[in-house]
Amino acid sequence: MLIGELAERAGTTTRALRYYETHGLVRAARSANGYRVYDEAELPVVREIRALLAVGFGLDDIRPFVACLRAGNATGHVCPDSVAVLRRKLAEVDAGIDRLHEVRRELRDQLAHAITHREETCSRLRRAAR
Amino acid sequence: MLIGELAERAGTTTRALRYYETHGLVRAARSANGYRVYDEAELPVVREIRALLAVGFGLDDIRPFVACLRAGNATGHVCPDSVAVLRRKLAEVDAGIDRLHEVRRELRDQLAHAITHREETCSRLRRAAR
DNA sequence: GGTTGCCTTGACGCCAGCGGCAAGGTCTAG
DNA sequence: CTAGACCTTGCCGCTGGCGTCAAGGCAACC
Repeated sequence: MLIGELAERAGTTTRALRYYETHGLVRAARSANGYRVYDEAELPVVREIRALLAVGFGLDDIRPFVACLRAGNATGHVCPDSVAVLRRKLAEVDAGIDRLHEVRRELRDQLAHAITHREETCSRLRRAAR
Repeated sequence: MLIGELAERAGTTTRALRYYETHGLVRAARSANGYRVYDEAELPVVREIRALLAVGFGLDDIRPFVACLRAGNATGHVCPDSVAVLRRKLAEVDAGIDRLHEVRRELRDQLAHAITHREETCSRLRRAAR
């Protein structure tokens, strides 16, 4: 399988595949003319990468998942290293949710204050109009 | 007031102040020797910028707040443009929270699956040990 | 006059995951 | 023979809010 086919089947681009390779996530043999030749087993690897990226993982976080897949597991998240990353990410997501809730409270307060202020201004204007 | 003093009083750096100026957020007169000279009124402006940046606003979003302050308001969030930005940001934050909750569910599912798988593996190992 | 400490502009670096372009080699069909 | 559809490496661009020099001018004090 050449790079274009793999890209299409995995729903990504040749550029991204080469990028993953330079970062040690995807492997390719080379044919006589220098073209990258991919094993069928790289397809699930690339799909795993894409899925984790979509969830918000960085390439470094994804590495253990790829290793887990290559070790013969049906999914990449059953190995200890992957589980450790999952736990860490879960904590990060929880922290992010908390932070966003704080920001949300802040925004609501400012909005409420702005509206109150506007009503005061309006009532002042109404009083002035009489 | 020179740039170093403003930076210190506003809790930021001279680099940041010059950056805000190039992006039209902070104003400075120039003394004879070319030094930036800041009016006292720039201090609350810079503090507003810093506060909004900390909440996650971009400089473009902050511009209406600065304009609101310059228009003589005690706070930057009482003007219509600011309120519009606040509403938009609130919606963005809500969307972000929803997204993080989805990601969180995904992560919990994968973790649960990983642990289930490990227990199965362990029981297989125990059976094999007998 | 030398040192210290402020100020100036300009320009590159950073993080991350690629997109896009250049300049070229390869393979296949007509 | 040629067109077009693949492939290769390499390098710059992008987003944002600055940090970090570099190279120099100005002010004040000893």
